[in-house]
Amino acid sequence: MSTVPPMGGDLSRLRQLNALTVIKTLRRAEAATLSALAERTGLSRPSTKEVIDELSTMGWVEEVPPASGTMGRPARRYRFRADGGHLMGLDIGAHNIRAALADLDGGVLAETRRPADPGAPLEDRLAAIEQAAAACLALGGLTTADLWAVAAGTTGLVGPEGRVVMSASIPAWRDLDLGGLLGEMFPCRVLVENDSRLAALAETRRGAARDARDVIFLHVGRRMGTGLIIDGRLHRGFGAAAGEIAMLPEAGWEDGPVDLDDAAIVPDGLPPEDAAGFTLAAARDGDPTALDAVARFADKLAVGTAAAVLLLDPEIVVLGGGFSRSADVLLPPLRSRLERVCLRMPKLSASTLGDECVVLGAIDYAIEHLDQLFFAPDAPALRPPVRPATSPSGPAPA
Amino acid sequence: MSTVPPMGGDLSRLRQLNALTVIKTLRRAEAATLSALAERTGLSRPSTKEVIDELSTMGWVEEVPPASGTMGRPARRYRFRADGGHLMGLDIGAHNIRAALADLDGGVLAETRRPADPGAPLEDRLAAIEQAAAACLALGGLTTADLWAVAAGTTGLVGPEGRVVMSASIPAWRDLDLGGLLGEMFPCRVLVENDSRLAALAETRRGAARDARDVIFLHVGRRMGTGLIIDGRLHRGFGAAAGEIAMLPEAGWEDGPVDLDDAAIVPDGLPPEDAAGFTLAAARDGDPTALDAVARFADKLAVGTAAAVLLLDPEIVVLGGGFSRSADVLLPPLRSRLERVCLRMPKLSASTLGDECVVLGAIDYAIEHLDQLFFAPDAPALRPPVRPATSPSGPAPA
DNA sequence: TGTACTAATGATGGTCTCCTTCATAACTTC
DNA sequence: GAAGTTATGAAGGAGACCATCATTAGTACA
Repeated sequence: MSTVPPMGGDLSRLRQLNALTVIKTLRRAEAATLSALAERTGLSRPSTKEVIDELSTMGWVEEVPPASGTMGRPARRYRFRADGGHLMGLDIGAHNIRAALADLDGGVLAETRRPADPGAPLEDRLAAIEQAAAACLALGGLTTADLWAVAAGTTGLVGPEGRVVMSASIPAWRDLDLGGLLGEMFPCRVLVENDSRLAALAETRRGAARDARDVIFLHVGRRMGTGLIIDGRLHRGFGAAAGEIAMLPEAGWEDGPVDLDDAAIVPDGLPPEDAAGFTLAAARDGDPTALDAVARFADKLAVGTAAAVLLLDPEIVVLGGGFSRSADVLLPPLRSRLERVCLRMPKLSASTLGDECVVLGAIDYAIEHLDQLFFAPDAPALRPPVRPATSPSGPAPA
Repeated sequence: MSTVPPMGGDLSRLRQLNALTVIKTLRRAEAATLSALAERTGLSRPSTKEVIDELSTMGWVEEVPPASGTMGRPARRYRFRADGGHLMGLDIGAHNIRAALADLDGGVLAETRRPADPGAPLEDRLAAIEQAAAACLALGGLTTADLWAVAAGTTGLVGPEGRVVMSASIPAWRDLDLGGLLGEMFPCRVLVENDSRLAALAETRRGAARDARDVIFLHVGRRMGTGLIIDGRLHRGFGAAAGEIAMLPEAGWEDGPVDLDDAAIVPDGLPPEDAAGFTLAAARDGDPTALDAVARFADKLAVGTAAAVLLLDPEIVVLGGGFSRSADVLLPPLRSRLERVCLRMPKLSASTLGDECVVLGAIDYAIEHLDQLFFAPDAPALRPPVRPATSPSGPAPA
């Protein structure tokens, strides 16, 4: 029947595995000498040298000038060529569209932003996306042909095939083949994911939850959602519908922050999207009415969060989203409520990436996809760095 | 700093990987010929032969008589020696203690049961465990010295180190070093886990959820709990407290099946532990009062289940535990309630392993531990089948 | 009974990759 | 400028894989 996952193989397979080990080691170091690499990979010096030579001629690795001031003969130093390829992250929010250009290490080279109108027709939104991306590419001096992958995060339920099933905050985003539309815009692999999930990924890779294996990310803002990292990997679920605890009636997340919006102290003329922020600011200043509204909001927030924490027992819960600016106001009441219910209280912190969460998560997601494509043990073979073909298959396995 | 996970290595490493591939392939087949193995592993015939010879002299593999009636020269056939080692699974419940003896394939060789009194002192319970285990070993003609690993499932919260933090249904089970106590009983590796989690594992490996990667197991009975399989692996959580959704006040699981216990039709003299069963049976016969009680119970059951389903989006939800006998009564109302709330309705089925769930899960858990020890790519080296040393470290990484 | 066919076995030679060892090279220190 | 230190490069050897082919042990059929 099915074949066993390829572990061993012939001699060339061994070489491939060793090359992957060297690359993985090299990617975590700024620049490394042969001796250091040999020690860290467990290979002998001559073998390491041969692998490095092979990777250099392929173009994955380049030599950098030796470090001076050291004893003995200076060692040649090598580093991973992160500029061998480029990728783009997109954050397609209801009111804002962000694009960021990055290299293969996830370093951001350029970033742009375009406002968007939630109610605007589909064409306008797509045009804004294209503008943001084009401007970003221009800043980096690149074109779409240089992109190896594009990952987009957006609100709403994103199906396994990059199809937006529904989105409460963007009317035009409904049963839409966003992956297909972006695929026409970019001649490379396009990945589409829910924005909360990407934010969770970013916080785990480079934010408040760095190095944690089990993370719950709370997307708290005008819309609520969660993203789950389980055992170090983004959890999508069987039908890519994981993290939708907001739909649970008992949690009362569906109406969003009505408690904050409708607080008595909110001035009449204030635009509805600013109401919650006003209440949170007032609560920070100690206004009793505002504090009362925040308490009610925290009650609801705690129900869904407690459900997630009790179920998953994460190492850390990260509060992100628009309201994470007011984490100082929100976290204390949330913490005290969780402590009452949780068997083991996880760490609880505010997002450290703020508004950048989703674009950065998109970048990290694209990198994981490319890593899978090039550097996974079950990847076909190590080939020189050229843009991968746009495969007709579905999105990357998470 | 930290070294990269060992993928490649030298020539002997390649041999090791190939040997592991052969073993993995062999374990899934009853008996296989060299040609079949070579094809399935991707190795050449001569190499496969050499690996098989090595494994045979080690004792992991043995030859079986060739199949007759086939064209051409009969091929030698080989199989994994599942009887090379033995292990034991224990189910330490409030009222019952089960022990099962199994081989390395998880095949049950013998099984025993002892009644237990929830309120009895610790010594009595430990004695019952020892009796059950001894009887089971006697049935199989073995002694504790033949055991390679013992895994125990028990009610209550089991800490990362095999310590029972608390158990509502067994008063003596409180802040107890169960792992240590069992370690004195058995001169081998002892693993302790929560029973709901082990049941979830069994249903995923050999029960209703076979081959599913994301599974929620509902332990429904006089006590409620859940076990989660995420991405094919048992999810324990950072502090080994995952799956405790029963603690969520909004779900109302803490009181257990009060709706069923207190139904008006339950006769006065009935022992409390039989009340729920009586109500469920009456509901099956169409009694309106009973049906009403079941509906209320299903309401509560649905809240916690919906939270778990919305959060994880599993492929399947398995209803297990004592009440799974009445799955025909419980599943329909649960299904209709879930369908109202869930974004994507998972499959929903009753446990197929019934009372055996936990012992079988314990066996599967022990097997995973041993597989990790012997056959994982990062295991030290392939050695002949001898009982592994009792390591002083904590329980197996799940 | 004997010949044709089929499929597995066992042995040989070749290739590849890794390792160890040692002479050589380049740079710092005194 | 000599001594000390560290990296480089080349040579030789061992282990593991593969492809190939003659041989062997059965079945099928006249």
